Amino acid sequence: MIDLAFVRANLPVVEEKLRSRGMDPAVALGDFASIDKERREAITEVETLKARRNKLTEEIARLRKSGADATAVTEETKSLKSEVETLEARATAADERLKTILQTIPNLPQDDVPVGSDEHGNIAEKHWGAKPAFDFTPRPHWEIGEALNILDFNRASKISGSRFVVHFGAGARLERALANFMLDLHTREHGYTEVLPPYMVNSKSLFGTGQLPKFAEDLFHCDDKGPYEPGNFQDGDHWLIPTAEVPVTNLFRDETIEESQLPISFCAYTPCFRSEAGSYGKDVRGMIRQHQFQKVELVKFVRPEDSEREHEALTRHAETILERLELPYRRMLLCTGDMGFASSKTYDLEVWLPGQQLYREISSCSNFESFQARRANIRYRPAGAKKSEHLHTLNGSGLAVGRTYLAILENYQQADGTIRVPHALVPYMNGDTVIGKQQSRS
RNA sequence: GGAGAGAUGGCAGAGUGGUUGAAUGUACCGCCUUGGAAAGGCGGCAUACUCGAAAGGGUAUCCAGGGUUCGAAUCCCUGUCUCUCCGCCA
Repeated sequence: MIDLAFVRANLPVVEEKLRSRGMDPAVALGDFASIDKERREAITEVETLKARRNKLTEEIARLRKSGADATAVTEETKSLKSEVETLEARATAADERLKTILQTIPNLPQDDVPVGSDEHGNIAEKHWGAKPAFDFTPRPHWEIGEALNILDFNRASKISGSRFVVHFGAGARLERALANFMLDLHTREHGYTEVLPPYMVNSKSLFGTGQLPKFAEDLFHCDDKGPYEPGNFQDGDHWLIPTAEVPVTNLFRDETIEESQLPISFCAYTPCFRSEAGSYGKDVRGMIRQHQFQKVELVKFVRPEDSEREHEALTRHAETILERLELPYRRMLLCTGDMGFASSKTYDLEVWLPGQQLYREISSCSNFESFQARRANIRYRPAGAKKSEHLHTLNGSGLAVGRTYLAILENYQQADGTIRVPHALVPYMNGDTVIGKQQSRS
């Protein structure tokens, strides 16, 4: 959520930033200025009336205590009641309207984010690694995986439906090896603390990180308590997490952290569940787009003045995984039109997939500045300061394990159909250097 | 799933309808005292919104949401969470 006071004081800037995101400020902001004014006027009126009421009730208490008759004052207070209720309803309505506007406005892009309408406006900031050369035609991962009997899409769809996969044998171990490798690297060399959070969260958490109320249709909701109503935080509801960002960022919801504790760096390996509503017919083959995939997520809580530097560092931590695995990639600076709702600046890391002859996103590293901290009410107290402030949150995939898996299949495939194990992964594969054909299941 | 108890400021813990935003203790900050410290003494110490140039007001907040009442931390209803016991269970 962006800051109400900031919008009020910088309306032209906000409009310009929204326009750069491809939004119509008139639609997004509505009649912000007049609603804001109306809200404040209504609040002033209600509070004046309430102040009067409070004075009268005090008067009643005094009169009663001294044994005097308080009937007249009691009657006046009674008559105030409906007036207060009417005005209060107006103030609440205006407040709700303003809240709705603020909650549905995306974060404002940083000044160095390129303006663009879609992914074509993204800028490749760097390329790393040489694309592997093959003396045969490299195949896509689904063909490789099925031929080796390590991936089974048909049985997955039988037991669960479309967009699922089953791993077998050395293939299942490869997934586990990747997760362990990533967690070890981030905890031992990059200073992250490993977290194992719940895989289900409540609505408040999803509001905190920005998935709700706007993106409910992308999530799996587990409770049969009727449809989700924006603004209605049903207590006790459960949603499957779409990313570990949600539980981990919300660890500090409604908390104030001492400045000396910052920065706080967490990494978490979790499954991620996404409904993929609206992506029918897209990436239907292979394990690019699944309802469930595993991911190692990096999350940081930092001082505002450190967030840009920390964003670069976090992105480097994700890149390091790709480099240790010797997977060619490029870093994309996302343009205004391609950034996520809560982000002020995002780098996507895209890995080269020779089987498909294209780059695919394998990590997304974002600086949310105070956007999530404001929604989730996460604060820190600057040393010596009286008032606490919202801190900055960041996160990035480090990496999406499923996509790393398929990148290895495609980049490390050999003419005989087997997979060479990247050097960094050999210790995590019981010393095996090759993944060969597994026992047939059919 | 059944039965019961509870949720108050950083922490502990009073408060069962009326100057209670909330006693008291403790922690924390400042000052006094000291060669320095401890102990002791004095003072300060929630958040959000809103009015105001500021000083300083006002409103709301005692888990959350409703209700009763002139007035609710206190009474009633619903929900959430925590604890105890029983059942079930990895």
